[in-house]
Amino acid sequence: MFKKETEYALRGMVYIQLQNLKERRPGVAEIAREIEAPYFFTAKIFQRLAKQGFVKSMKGKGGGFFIDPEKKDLPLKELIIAIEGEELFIGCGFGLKNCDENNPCPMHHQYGMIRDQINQLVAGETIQSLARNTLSKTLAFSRENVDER
Amino acid sequence: MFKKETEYALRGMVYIQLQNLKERRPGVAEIAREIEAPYFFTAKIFQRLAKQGFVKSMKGKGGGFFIDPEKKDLPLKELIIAIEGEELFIGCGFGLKNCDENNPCPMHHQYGMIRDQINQLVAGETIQSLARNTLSKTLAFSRENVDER
DNA sequence: ATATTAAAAGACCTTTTTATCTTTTATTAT
DNA sequence: ATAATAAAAGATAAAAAGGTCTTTTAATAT
Ligand code: FES
Ligand code: FES
Repeated sequence: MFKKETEYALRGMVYIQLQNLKERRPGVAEIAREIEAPYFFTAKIFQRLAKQGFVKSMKGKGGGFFIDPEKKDLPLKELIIAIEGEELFIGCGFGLKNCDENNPCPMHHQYGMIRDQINQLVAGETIQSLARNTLSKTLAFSRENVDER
Repeated sequence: MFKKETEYALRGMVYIQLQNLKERRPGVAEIAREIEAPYFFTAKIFQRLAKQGFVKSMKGKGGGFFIDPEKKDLPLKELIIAIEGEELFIGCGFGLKNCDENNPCPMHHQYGMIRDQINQLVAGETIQSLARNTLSKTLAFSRENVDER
């Protein structure tokens, strides 16, 4: 579905968000290790995401990546479009130059429904919501927090 | 969503099916022109599909491609898997090595629903059903949109 | 038979994606 | 200050996707 770069970015951003919640700023080495992505490729990806403002970074000792806590939740869609464009969210499944309601391809109806659902997922979910999701699952198994839910 | 090769194959197969219904056997030149795909790339793709048995061909004067009318409808899924594998139909949207119900990624639930719908589309629709679809409505086929020419 | 037609085969090329490595710059702890 | 640390920058490269071209083989019309 997504490019490798997008997958690494998604996993890495969620990992950074999770660590930030623990008052930690993971570096490239840690991120790459945890999301099981190649070190240098991960470095390059987050370098770009930093330049684009999706993540902040600090150099030097104790440095690493963090997500601006002031900023509101980041929808997956914004991140994905920045990496691989919006073709997946607007394009025709049959490969026509553009999906046109008035000139539909033979799978327009069914594919349109799938595309709508994809749009709903990436517009509705955010890096933060995925992090919270991960956290709640973890909490369900953790010994410290058996009581609530 | 799909690779270019898959898109060309889908469009080409539907075009062949449509022409076969008119008792015609289109050649590579005609197919490539009609689906607006590069000639030699189209040639290579259908050469491979012929070898794999998805389409039959005749060399020489009056030759071209045709779909065995004896064979039952060909589900898109079979064709797509032959070209680009089944990752799209079984893989994890977050990029985990495999989608595991017991070890779900943070988008497992929502992505799973999308993947299910994709599977439903490609298992339910066939080259023949898309061709019939094109015939019944006045659907777009070429990559051009009629109103913009 | 021969000329013509059209697919098969396979070598070749270009671009994009994925990945690696080295050097430079910024930050911090000491 | 200086040593240690970690990201930024940018060059390089392997692999996959996308595309092109030439030669060979098969079929048919004449
Ligand atoms: S025209 Fe193909 S999906 Fe809309
Ligand atoms: S584990 Fe990611 S989609 Fe199922």
